[in-house]
Amino acid sequence: MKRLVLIDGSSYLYRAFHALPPLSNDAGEPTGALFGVVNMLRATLNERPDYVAFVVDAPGKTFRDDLDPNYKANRPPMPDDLRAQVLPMCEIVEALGIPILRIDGVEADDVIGTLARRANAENIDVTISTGDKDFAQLVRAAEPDRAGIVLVNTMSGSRMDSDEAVIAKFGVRADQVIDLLSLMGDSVDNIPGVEKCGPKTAAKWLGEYGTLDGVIEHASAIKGKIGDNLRAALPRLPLNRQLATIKTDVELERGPAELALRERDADALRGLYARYGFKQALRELEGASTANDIASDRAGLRATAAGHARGGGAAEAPAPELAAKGDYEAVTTQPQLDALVASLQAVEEFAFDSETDSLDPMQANLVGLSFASETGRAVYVPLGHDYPGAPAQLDREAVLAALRPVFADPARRKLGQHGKYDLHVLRRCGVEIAGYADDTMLESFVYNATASRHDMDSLAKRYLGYDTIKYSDVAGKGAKQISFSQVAIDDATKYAAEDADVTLRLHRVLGARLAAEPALEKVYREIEMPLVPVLARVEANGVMIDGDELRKQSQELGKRMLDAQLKATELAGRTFNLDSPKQLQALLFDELKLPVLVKTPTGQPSTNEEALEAIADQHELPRVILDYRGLAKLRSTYTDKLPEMVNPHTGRVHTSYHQAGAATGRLASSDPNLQNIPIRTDDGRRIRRAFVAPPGRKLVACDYSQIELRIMAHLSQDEGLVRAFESGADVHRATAAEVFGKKSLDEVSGNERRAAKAINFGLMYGMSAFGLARQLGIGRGEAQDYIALYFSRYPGVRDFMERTRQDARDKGYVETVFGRRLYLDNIKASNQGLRAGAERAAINAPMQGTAADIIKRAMIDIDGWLAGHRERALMILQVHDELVFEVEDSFVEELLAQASRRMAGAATLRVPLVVDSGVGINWDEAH
DNA sequence: TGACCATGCAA
DNA sequence: TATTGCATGGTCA
Repeated sequence: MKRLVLIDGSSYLYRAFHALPPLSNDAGEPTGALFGVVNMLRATLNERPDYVAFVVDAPGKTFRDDLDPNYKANRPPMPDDLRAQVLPMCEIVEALGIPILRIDGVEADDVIGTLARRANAENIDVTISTGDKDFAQLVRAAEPDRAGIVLVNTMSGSRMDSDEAVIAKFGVRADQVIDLLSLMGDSVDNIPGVEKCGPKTAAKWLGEYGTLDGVIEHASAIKGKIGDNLRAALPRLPLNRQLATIKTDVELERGPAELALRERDADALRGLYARYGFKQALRELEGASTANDIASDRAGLRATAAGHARGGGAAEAPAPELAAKGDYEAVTTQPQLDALVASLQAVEEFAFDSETDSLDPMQANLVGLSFASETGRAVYVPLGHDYPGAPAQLDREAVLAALRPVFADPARRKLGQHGKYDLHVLRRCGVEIAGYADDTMLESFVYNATASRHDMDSLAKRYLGYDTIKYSDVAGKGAKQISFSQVAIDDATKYAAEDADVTLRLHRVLGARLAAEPALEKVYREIEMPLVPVLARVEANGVMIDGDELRKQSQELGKRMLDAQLKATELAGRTFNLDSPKQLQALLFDELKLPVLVKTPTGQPSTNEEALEAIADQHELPRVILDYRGLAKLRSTYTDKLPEMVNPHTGRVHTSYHQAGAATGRLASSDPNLQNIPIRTDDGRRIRRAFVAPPGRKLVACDYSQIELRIMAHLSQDEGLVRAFESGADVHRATAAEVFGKKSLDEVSGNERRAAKAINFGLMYGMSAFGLARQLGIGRGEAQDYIALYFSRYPGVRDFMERTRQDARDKGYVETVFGRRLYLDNIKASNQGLRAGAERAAINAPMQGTAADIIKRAMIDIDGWLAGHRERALMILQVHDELVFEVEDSFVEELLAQASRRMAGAATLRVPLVVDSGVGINWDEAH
């Protein structure tokens, strides 16, 4: 299939001018923008397009000026330094043999749009090279035998080649981009949009209503200030749509097929490059024309790229050197690759690391791989560096094919740092890893969960006394951060090879330390390491979400929020931001003079739920705020956000589990957190109905009943508590009967059971009489009596608590049933608050941590069994004491039996482990 | 833009 | 003066 590249010349010239330093040649002529454009053009031509055009704006009015006299009215005149570079640029473009298009009365955008559509219709693949995001409206995914339209921005390295890519960038499909731009407006072109409506808001509205017309139709339903802004902007929006639409039907003299690349004029180019001081381009010209010095040519390109990718670096001056601290080398030739593979096959273990362009392992693209098998030496294999002028790299597929047997060989031990990430990335490239044997993050976590963070930079500092190159050193940070694929290969090599090297060196230290602590070694070897591939699978499986259902709920919640808001405004007598605790505090406590009964940790009057409940009998407003808060929480955190988290490749939501997240050994979940999906209220519960099974499948949820209390019974060996669990009775009711002296469970009142439950839970968190009193809304003395009574009935529990505190003081740590250790740095602190906090943590950690160990063991066991049934059942969620599976209908019974049995058998305690389960077409039903 | 605070969701 | 987490919107430097 033929390919056409359309270059948005004006856009590049402006952007290069502003992105690059004000360089000049020996004669003092400005060259910065020129330099950027020339590099971009060379990179473009290196890809040998069949047709190409360099499109620039012509002077004069266009149809947009007629539509809106203010269009582009506030655009400043072109700076002189930039104007001076326009002519030389055109000369260079001409000399390169690229056709220049400049059509009177037609903007470059419309020329490009027209050519793109025509070429696409003629089944020519189109690449639009521009820095202007508006072109996303033209993107069209290629299909087999069907040309597509791709948008690339070589300055930022971004690429949009499908609706998914457009969604990732803008949150809307390509066909919604015009509507998005219409809502946002464009300050550069002086198009006023909806005030305060940025890309997020616009995308949200379009997600709800589909099109601009849909948004206009529902404008009255949008609440708040932003809704007013929208309504104010309504008359303007149709005009914005016309302005934002790139025309695709302009009359042109030349069609796509008449844009063939001409022979370049080497003599003219040589003169121009020399005049403007483009030494590397000049060298490339000479090198290619004589074709006898490939190596130096490549070196030249690399130096150019380094200067370019860093943006601020002087054009031809080398970038400031990153200090390479070991013998680090880039692998870019076949002989080097052969040597690497041979060396990996010759060793028993090696460290590896992957570099990518995203933190999300379910979306990241592989940019390079690094390896180290002896300390102080490492190599980096760049695979996807695609900045302008990037040197030739080995073919990605060929490299992966060569490495696949090494990764798949379980006898060759692989080491990593947070290897679960790399497992995902490589799996998505078709490389499965067997023999993932050690992970320095987990070694550190098991060795001492609280001594340091477990990222590589912290570990290197702590255990090696070594300062690593930081990611921000090579890629920048904040808004200016570039993708790793844009990092110069020399810099990338130092950074990436160091990662592998440091991983190996850390393992030498941490592996030895763990080996000296057999109990910890066991936790690491038998629980944490085997769990890595299990978690990777759970994450990759993901969960199916009914996005339409959630969007429907969002709309409904929005309506109810609006009602609450109106009522609140009425009650307050003025408008205020219901989301602002500060404004609310001023209103309630200063203006309405309601009493301050609760304060925040910083001493401010609190407006939290407890505080509002306490004053709800004195004024109607607190109740309305509480209602509003409940709705707003559900909408902002769940119903609005979850649909946005659907992975465009898989159509499912993939959380990340942090294995070294919680010091107690629990997992933590993020992006999104699927461990805090509401369940306690009816409105909240509805959200769980949007976690669904596909047709022909069911969700199965299995959860441990009272696991932490059972662990407390086991650890304390308290006869009464053990008996309660052995009898199979409702443990809170049994506790109430004991504490309140009832002869039979039937005599326990609801209130007594509630009190007993509060005591049971409170004890596990190290709660005091004060806390219990507050929880139950009773006097402190009464609470103290309950606790005393409890301890007299369950003396084993009291002894266990005291023993645990003493243990913590003596040893400085507490441990779980399986030997996981938690150090408590503050247990001997002189600060009484810190010490009390450490004591509470000491009491809680063995129970929470043992529960975490148990469910981890169950997950490993169940995953092993599921290996033979991957088509029929998937483990998809873990929520501390619960596992959720997605199961084929015909396999539900089998899975229920196996999962329950394996969970219950994951530990043998003094009391039985009981597993409850449920089945349904959604998570609510299954629970 | 980043950091912090207040708030609230889960086990 | 109740454990462990994560995400939100507001606010401020």
